[in-house]
Amino acid sequence: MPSRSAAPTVRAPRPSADATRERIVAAAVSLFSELSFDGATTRGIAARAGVTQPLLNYHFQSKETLWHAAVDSVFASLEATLTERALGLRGVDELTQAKLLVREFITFSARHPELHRIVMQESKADGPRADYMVERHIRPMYERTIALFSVLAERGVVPDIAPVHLYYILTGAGPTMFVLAPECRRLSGVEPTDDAVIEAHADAVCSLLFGVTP
Amino acid sequence: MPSRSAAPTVRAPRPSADATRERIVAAAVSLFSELSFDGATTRGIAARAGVTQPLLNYHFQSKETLWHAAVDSVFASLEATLTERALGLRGVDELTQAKLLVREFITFSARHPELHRIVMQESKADGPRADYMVERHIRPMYERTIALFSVLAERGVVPDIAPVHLYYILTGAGPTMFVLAPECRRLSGVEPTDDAVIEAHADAVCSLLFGVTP
DNA sequence: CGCCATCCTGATCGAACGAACAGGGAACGT
DNA sequence: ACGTTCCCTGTTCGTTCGATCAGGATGGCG
Repeated sequence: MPSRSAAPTVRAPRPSADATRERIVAAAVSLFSELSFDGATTRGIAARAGVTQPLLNYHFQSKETLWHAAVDSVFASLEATLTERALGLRGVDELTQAKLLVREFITFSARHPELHRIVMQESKADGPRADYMVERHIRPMYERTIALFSVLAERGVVPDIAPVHLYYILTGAGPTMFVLAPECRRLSGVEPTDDAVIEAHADAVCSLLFGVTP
Repeated sequence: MPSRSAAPTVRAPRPSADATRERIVAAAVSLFSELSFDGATTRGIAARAGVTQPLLNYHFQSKETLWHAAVDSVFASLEATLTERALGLRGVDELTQAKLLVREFITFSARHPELHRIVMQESKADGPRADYMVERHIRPMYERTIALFSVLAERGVVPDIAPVHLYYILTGAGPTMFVLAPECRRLSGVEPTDDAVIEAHADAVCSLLFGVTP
């Protein structure tokens, strides 16, 4: 029978803590995506967030835990964007749905290249971080993408290509220009953050995948 | 006036040194591509090469120099493969040339995913390593690719898409499945090193880019 | 044969890393 | 008003990194 005094009083967290937590996560997303997990240092992340380094271990158990929070953050943003778009497209035919969802995906990848930068870094080798990211975030999106492509393939509105290949063509052709934005700028002078460039790229990918520009 | 004894006698290097140098470079390619520049350690590279760690600093000035050697090695392999293929296609019409070069490029990316893994890591941020890789290796291939696409676009055999977009669609759609091979295996069960899978992917990309399977 | 450049190793350096610790100041509950 | 909890910082620990150094073994050349 526990006495009342033995139970430690749990006090509500202060709102300022959430704000700094978010600043740290944003800095972590930025640096993890640019420098990879090993290249980004906790001191560098703390500096970009404007806090001291030990604060990272106060809010997050370890560098690994902070990485999880950063990955959860960027994927939550993508999932929110896509599900919101999908909800607005209920009742529309699947081909139009697919076209607009692909455009939304490409636009998101252009505005948030950090996501695919992190995916590219971690998914090329097995490991605990790849485990977490694939099972928690990538697989659900993969399953939904495959399902949509399968429906479209049955109706013949998409070329007769196995969905796995279509998936990697889409996730390769769509974001790469923006993942490699610094290289693109230097090679071609094209600025991948320009709205016109983003739209042109979405047009290009859609015209190849679906035959015509929507 | 230098005396004869003051000039250090230069002796021919032994062939065994070249062999170990190559083993080190091969190990470096392997680890740099898997773990990125910061994630790969000189001790790890030495271990995979079967030598001791200080030997890396004997054969290469620094970790950075070893990275240059590794990058030069993988790009030399790609350039040799593509130029050999191009030489065998002299006199063939440009469309067939493009189709077969794209297939060769995809096959190479599947058999040597290390190249695009390294490119993806370094080209997402500016820096001395990105400088080196872009100016020394990527830009020449980019120029040639753009030139070929421009010719094809004039003849109307390729969709009316700005060459920059076609370039990043090709370099994204082609190699991504093999760059992310571990993820692909886990997600779909498909083995990206299978010849049949490689061929299917090349078919898919070619059919989207050129309309029909060659 | 004997010298010496070449090839390689064991030991070790300073620097930078992630993490832990002790403590201080601000804010909330009583 | 007081005490406890929360939020944050300065300092430091042990480890691991890339790089250096002294020295041993090997093999070609005079």
